[in-house]
Amino acid sequence: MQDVATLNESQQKAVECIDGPILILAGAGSGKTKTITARLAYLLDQGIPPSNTLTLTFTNKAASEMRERAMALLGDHQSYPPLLCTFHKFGLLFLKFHIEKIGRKNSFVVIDTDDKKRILKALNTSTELPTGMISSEISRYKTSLLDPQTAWEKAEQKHYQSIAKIYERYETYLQENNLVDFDDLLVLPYLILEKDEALCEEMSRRYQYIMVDEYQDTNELQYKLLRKLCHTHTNLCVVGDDDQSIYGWRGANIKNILEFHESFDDVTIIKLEKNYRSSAQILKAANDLIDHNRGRIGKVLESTKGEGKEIEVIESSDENQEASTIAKRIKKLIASGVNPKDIAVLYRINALSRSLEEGLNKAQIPYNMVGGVKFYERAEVKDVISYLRMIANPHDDFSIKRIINRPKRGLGKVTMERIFKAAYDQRLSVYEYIGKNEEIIEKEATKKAAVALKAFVQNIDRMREIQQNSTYDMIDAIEEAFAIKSYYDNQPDSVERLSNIDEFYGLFRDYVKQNPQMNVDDFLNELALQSDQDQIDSENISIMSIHASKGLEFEYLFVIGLEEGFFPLIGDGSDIEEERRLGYVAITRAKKELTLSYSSSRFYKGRRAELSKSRFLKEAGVCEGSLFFEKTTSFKKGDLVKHKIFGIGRVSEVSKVGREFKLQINFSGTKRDILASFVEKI
DNA sequence: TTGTCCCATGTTTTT
DNA sequence: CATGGGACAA
Repeated sequence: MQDVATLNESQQKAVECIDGPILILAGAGSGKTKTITARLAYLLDQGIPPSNTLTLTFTNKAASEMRERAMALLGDHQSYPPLLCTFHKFGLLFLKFHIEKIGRKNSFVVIDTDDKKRILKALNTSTELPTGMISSEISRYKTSLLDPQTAWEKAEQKHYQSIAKIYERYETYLQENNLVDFDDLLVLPYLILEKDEALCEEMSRRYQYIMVDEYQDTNELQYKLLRKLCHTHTNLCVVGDDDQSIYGWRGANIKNILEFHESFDDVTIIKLEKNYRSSAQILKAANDLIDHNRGRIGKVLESTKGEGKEIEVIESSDENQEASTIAKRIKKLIASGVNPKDIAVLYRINALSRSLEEGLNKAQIPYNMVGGVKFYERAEVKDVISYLRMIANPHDDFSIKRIINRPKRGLGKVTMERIFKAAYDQRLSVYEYIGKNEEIIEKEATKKAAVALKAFVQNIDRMREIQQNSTYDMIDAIEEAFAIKSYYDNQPDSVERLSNIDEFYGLFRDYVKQNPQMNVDDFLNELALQSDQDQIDSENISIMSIHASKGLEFEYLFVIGLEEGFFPLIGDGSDIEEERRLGYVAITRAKKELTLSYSSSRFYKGRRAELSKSRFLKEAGVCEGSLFFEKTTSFKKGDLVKHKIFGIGRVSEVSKVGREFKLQINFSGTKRDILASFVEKI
């Protein structure tokens, strides 16, 4: 516990206050992780058995970081490690032990958002409603513990009635295929605890001391689950920052943190307002910005670092200009000796990463993109995953659907439908149906297809046999038997896809080597819960969405795309206060230098949009006055450009008029003066 | 059945 | 722009 001495007064108070409910309001950069880990170490130091503690985090990455730090504090105090994981992982572990109590088998498989949408799309026969909307609506029902029947009764419009119908079919589908979605990882444990009072009591006695990180991003159901776990005590310590609640769209309920002191009796509230991360200038901008929000508990971060450098604002005429300016800056930083891993670029929406990536590539700056399309969500990787799922559970009709004709086995839409229908009518899984009805299959499919299907089923069986002896051997056998790679052989991006498949095989091999006692579905389930931050590598500069940057910090930070409409993003369901909190999160990731950037136009969804700078710049007080401004244009003499009316011409002169750039353009002999924003480079 | 072409459409954010 | 779905030919 050598670390306690380095804690400040409030941190120390937070660490040593171990009984009863505590709310730690931890501002950005206030040493939150340090405090939680110190508190965990302190608990264990007080003689509380590690197995009686439970610490819940938002990402796996945060969990492992804390685990490492807490173990380091404990030194050789090695015993059974304390349980430290995400809510969803906790739910998964719980269900592994207890899902049988609600009549389901514990060989269930966790599906991700993409799987969920596929299922919903197939189930949705009645409406034109977008799948995404149906998906989030169902999610809302589930986390509000509404069953399909009640959802239907409560529905006032027929849209919602159809959604409730789809919801019902979806739930049946999940049960029949023994699938579990992200919501189920919280809902099912709750339902089990609700039903089984004795178990609830047992769990609560086991987890005597509970800590929850990022509490501002928990939802209603997580709150209820916590109440269950606190059935026999109130040793619940929640840590969070209401100003950093950025997951409202995913059902996070900021009221959890705002009303924590009313939900429990005798709550101790501790505020951590000393910021150890950012320069005073950066902090001031963050404080000024968030001050425009109304629904907050209210706190002001106090700086402990020096003034620091002024925040820079870059203005560009378009996204390519923006990207190249940023790339130039980064190059300069690196040339001056800055470690690339201390640099990051953030954006509000993933679509902005494209132009940025191009700019970085052009400048030959290697980067590491966090998030975006996740590795295990790529089509080719999901194919392999589906094969693994089939091997783990051949009755998985959902997975077989994906791979039954991948690589091509000669089945078309019609044959597929026939087989699935026939299997359904006989109450058999597709796998069983094919296995048992070889002759019938020949009537339903072409001879070629029937042979291929038979081989497919036999190969699945063979893999299962090989797995009995050695999961490791099975990995090579899979590619040999199914030739999954062949499907992607002749495609345009085959090189990348094939290497992804190989990488996945590699990951799987490593997992099997390191966890010999685990089986295939453990591996699959762990994979589904992986989050973006889990795969950060630290050699290069990082680029990521602001959401993905939660909990991270960087010496040199760039935030791009500060334009009205993009950030704050305006659209349905968008909440200006949450946008502002997002801005606050972005700014407070910076330690030393912060550069904000906006562009007066952007190419988005196939059109070029004219944009004005974000109100957040003004609100943060960084836009007027003594600030450094750089207005640039990428147009230069000799460029070929295209105008909507005048057509193609060549730039003969570039000049500045006010804050805009004026181009003199030669359209086949006629020279015209035109503002740069009205033409496009070609 | 598979492949190709054309049209519509638009994820902000993710455990 | 870029991806996915539908229509249609081989």
